[in-house]
Order: sequence, then C-alpha cells, then structure tokens
Amino acid sequence: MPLPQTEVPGRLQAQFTERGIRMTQQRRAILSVMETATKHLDAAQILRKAQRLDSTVDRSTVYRTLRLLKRHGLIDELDLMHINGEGHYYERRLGRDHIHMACLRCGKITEFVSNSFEKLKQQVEKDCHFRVVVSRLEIGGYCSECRGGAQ
Amino acid sequence: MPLPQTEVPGRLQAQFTERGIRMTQQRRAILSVMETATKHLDAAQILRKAQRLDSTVDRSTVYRTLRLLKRHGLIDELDLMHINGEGHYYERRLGRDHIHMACLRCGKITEFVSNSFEKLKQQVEKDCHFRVVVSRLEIGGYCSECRGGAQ
DNA sequence: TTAAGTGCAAATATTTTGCTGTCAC
DNA sequence: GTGACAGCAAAATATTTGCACTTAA
Repeated sequence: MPLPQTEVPGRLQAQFTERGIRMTQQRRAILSVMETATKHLDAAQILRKAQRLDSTVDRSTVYRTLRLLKRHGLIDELDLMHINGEGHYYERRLGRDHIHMACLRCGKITEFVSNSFEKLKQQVEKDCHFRVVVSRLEIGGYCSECRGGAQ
Repeated sequence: MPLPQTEVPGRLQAQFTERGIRMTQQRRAILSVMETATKHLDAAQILRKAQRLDSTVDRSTVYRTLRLLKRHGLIDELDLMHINGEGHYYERRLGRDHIHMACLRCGKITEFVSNSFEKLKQQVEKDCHFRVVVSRLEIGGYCSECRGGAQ
C-alpha cells in the first residue's frame, strides 16, 4: 500500500508529460521554481521567482497552476502552524511524508521523517477504515536552540 | 444588560478568570459559541452565532478573540485539508490531541484519538530535541462509505 | 480611574473569476 | 484548427488596523 519509491528526484515536468498535461512556458517557469526551491514558499514568493524566469507569468496563473499541482498530488499545501500570519506554503511532494516542526520563537522550520508516522497512518487506515491519500503533521514548539531557560 | 446566558459557564470562561484575562460581554458570547460548538466553525460562522447571543459583537472582535484564545493555547486552528477552500476552522482544545480525517469525496470530518500519535510526539521530542507545544495531524482520503469501487 | 477592549470604517492580504486573445498539440 | 491556457482587471474573501468611544476591574 505505500507508494512505490520510484519517484526519480528529477522533473515535475516529466510528470506533466507522463500525465498528458499540457506544458506552457509559464508552467515551466513555475515548475522550475517548485523544483529548485530550498525552502517553503508562499504564492507571492512563487510568483516573484517565476517572474524572474518568465516575466509574463501572472498571479492568477500561479494560483491555477498550484491548484493543478495539488489536484495531481505533486505538491503539498502547508500552514507551518501559522507562525507568520494566515498564509499558505507549498512544497514539492516527494516519496516520503515528513513532519514539519515550527519553532514558535525563532521561526525555524525543521523536517523529520519517521517510521512511526508511517505506522500511525497505517493504523488509521486499519482502525478507521479510512483510505489515506494525503497527510500533514505540523508541530509548533521550541527548537533545541530556543528551549533553554524558562521555555 | 445581562446576557440571555442559559448555559453553565464553561471551562473556557473559567480559564479566562484563572489567567486574569478581562471578561467582556462580547468575549462571553464568543466563548460560549466555542464551548457549545458541535462542529468545526470558521470565523464567519463564529461571528454569526456570537451575534445571536450578543448582537453588538463585531467581526474584528471575533478575530481579536480568536487570536487571544490561540495565543493561550485554548483553541486550535485547522484547515481540514482545505476541502472547502482556503479558510480556517477553529475548535476548542481539550485535553487530548486528535487526528482529523477529511473525506475528499463527501467532505465528512472524522476525529480519531490514538496512543500512537502521542508516542510519535514523544519521539519527536526525544529525537529532535524539540519541545512540542501544539500539534496538528490532518489526513485527506476516503471514508469507509466513499471508498468503494475505483477510489 | 484607567488600561484594556470595542465598534466602525477603511486598509491589507489573499484567492478566484469573467473575458478575450493566444498557443500547444 | 481547436480546446486548453494565458494575462488582465475586477470581484470575492479573509484578516488586520487606526481611532475615538466604552467598560471591566
């Protein structure tokens, strides 16, 4: 039942071709941004970066493309515990789910892959008769650097 | 003018007194809504319900009170996997965290309390040296009624 | 008394939509 | 050629803020 880890850490673009989704210049720019991102980006940041690759990219195209990627399960939408307002963040979805931890003091985001998380999802499938498609575990708290003293 | 407050003053209100937070007529209405809610409400729904208890409650007071409750860890903010748009939902925070499962087909929200979830959080504390304060696990998928056939 | 809280209106985000022209296939 | 996709502008949502008045403690 777990997804085969066959996902080549290559191209979102390849996924598009494979699924017969039409490729455009603008989508290529947005996909490239998502592929090369080193941190979680919100829609405004994605727009800005995409426009550096293709100045014609419009805000609405970013939202439409994000929705498309989400529908196809190629990206995840995160809130990062709303540490910086009510916005949303996006990241490429790779083979394995990971936990996001947000430090309530310094704002640092840490990721953590855990077998127990996978087992927990299996338990949900079994005990709740619920077919798990996507999941998101976000934790707010204090990172090792910030938890000294009174925290 | 006293509120038509038939409910027993609940725990949220007691928490306010306990923490020395000033109580107002408007906050009492909002707290009462949160205390008696039987499902997850968004800000607009909370406003509407609170106004039925006290017609003077303003939208901004709702947002300000929700922020206050969140800061004090008395409510949780949820997205329910953004099944119905990009809005946010709120629920009272009770003793035990629970998992939210959202059916991608019928929209039903199910809750699940799991010991494994508690253990997972303990593992994060230990392995990541991260002090867990709040956590949120949301799962999107198909409930038992909706998973027949091709799902 | 007085600092905290409130409504109101306006300002900010954030996301979506209608329309018309364009482009990938 | 044609249906999907684009930009643009405006609408629809969602949330926050400045300010003068009110109120809980």
